[in-house]
Amino acid sequence: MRKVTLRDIAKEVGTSPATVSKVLTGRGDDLIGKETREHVLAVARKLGYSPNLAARALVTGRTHCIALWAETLADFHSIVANAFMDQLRPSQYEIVITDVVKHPDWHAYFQRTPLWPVDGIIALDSPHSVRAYLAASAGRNVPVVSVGAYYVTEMDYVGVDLASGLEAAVRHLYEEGCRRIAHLTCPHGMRPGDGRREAYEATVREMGMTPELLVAEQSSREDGRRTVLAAGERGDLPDGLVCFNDEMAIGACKALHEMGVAVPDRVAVTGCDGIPDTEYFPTSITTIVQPVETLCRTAWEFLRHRIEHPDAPRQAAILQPELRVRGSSRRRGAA
Amino acid sequence: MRKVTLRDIAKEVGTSPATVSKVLTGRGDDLIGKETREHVLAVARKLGYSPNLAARALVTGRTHCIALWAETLADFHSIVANAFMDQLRPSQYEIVITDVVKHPDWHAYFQRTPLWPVDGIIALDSPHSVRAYLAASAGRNVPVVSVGAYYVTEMDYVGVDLASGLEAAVRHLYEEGCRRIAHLTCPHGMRPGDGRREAYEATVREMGMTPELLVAEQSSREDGRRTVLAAGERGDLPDGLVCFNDEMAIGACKALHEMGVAVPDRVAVTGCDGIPDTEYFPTSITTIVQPVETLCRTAWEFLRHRIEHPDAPRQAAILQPELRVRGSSRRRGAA
DNA sequence: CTGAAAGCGCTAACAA
DNA sequence: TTGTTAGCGCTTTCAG
Repeated sequence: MRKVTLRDIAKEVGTSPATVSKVLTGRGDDLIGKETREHVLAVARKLGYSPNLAARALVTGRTHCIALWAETLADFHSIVANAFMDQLRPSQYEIVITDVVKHPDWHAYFQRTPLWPVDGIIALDSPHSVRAYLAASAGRNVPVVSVGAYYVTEMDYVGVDLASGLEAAVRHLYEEGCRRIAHLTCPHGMRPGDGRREAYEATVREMGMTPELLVAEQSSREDGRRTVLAAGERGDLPDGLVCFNDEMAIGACKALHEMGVAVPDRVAVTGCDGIPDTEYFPTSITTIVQPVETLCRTAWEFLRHRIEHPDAPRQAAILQPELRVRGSSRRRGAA
Repeated sequence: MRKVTLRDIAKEVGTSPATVSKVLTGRGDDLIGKETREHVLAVARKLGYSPNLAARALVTGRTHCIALWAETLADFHSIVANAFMDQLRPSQYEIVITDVVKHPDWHAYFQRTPLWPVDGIIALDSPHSVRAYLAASAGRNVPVVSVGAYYVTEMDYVGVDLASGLEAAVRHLYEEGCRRIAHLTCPHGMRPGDGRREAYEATVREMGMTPELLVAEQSSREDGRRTVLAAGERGDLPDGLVCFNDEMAIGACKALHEMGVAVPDRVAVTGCDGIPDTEYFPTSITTIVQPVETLCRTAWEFLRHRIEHPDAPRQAAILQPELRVRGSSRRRGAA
């Protein structure tokens, strides 16, 4: 049972493939006879025809696929991926998810592994891949929108200004009475130029305190938990803890709970990203909520526009996150 | 700056496209002269060549794309998607994520929307889409592996026997002293034939108790929370709560905490799926852990095999989940 | 309004 | 060892 092609339909209808194509793509709604059109449509349905998109892509140069690049789909990124799917659903585009960075030798990645041809790329928190791609793809022409807390400004981008969120978190903890505010982070956050850590350090200094970094091995819950446990065992806990992300904040809260340390009274905690988990803990966790829906909507608008107007001027947006104060840092007032 | 093609390379090297193709696909490693080969390789690199996969797919009939079908990428499904990506990473395949079911008129979906051509499909908890697809694609030939708690047995499948997990959960709660064990579920779980609910009912009856269903509007945390709050306000709480999934269990715990009801002493709670969140609550949540890694590995093995051997006999596996007892249901012994 | 012809970029026989 | 030819399934001028 071979796949049904345009030619099969044409043969059965007694017309040419060209005509069938025009009918089926709708490009001939006003220049193909009503009778022929309906006949074609009927036969197409009867035969269960569906077009070979690879063939179509070959001639049109459009695949109607959009790639979402991310390092992983875990945690916060899965939320973004979901929102992105919501954005694309009404469109004619499909989503190809590619995990770029994790590839062991991603420097050579784009030269070796031929990625699936897409009409556009949304690169989520993966500036390195984007740069590598740009360098490797001099001749290619696929538009990229760089998106997230880590973005690239050499192209269209939708950034999230987490630095301002971190600053707000530090100020908030200060107002709640914290006088020794530490930052629980990971090697990633320690890299030079990391907006979160730098904003933390700057704000803390500005307020007359000394930056204090707790650096875990990675940024998972377990890493956060272990690092805070270790600090507790050293008898060296701060009274405020601004975390790199929600995962680490959750781990930190777990550790504090295990040690019998009161949250927020002894140690106040804030997370970052706004994953739903933070809301559902018995002591809900204060966090910096990323504007995911706006992010995805804007990115998709930019990308759409860029696909249609390759030479349009650069599109850029910086989105502000929102500090959502909850139980893990609120010392006065209602629970 | 046009895209570089095989012909460009051939021209520059002074050979034919066929030869270049052979070199670049490695299909000529032993039948192309070393000199030519190296020359081709050098020029390809210099020109920044990367193949047009649509063209290749058109002639080979292989796209090297695998589709992951899911209703959503939220919660548990994002974990599976991640594991699936881990499986495919070493392979040459890319992942196309398609959210099939949510499409408003998915009955007609497969006839209208031409899905991207893939070499195989992994359908996660989406039996309806699979059936619709099979019905609509009589002539097509793309292998599908049905996967998850809701699977289809007319094809290759890797199922997870959540029913046995639910049974274990009920027995466990009974052993912990619960004598009025309710099931917190959603309309989805109420559909006839739903393994979880049926296993719950059967086990409860078998143990001499009466099934008691708390049906929320959907299966989210908030739905779980609201439903349990309502039950509490009616003064009608059971002493054991077996939940449809972890999301609802988390919501339930939240509600109980808000009402000042002790977990597990007054109400013991179990979830289902094994999402990491359950572990990190101050009172960690007992759950039925799905064997995600095995699931993905097996599914990928099946699919690979099917792609290479379309006529191989049906491949099928039923995986057992594991009840992981934690704080939310353990009344005796250590925390 | 419809069909013939050309070709998208690549691979796979088959010849040379 | 290499080149020639044909064609994957589709769209797109351009004639009719």
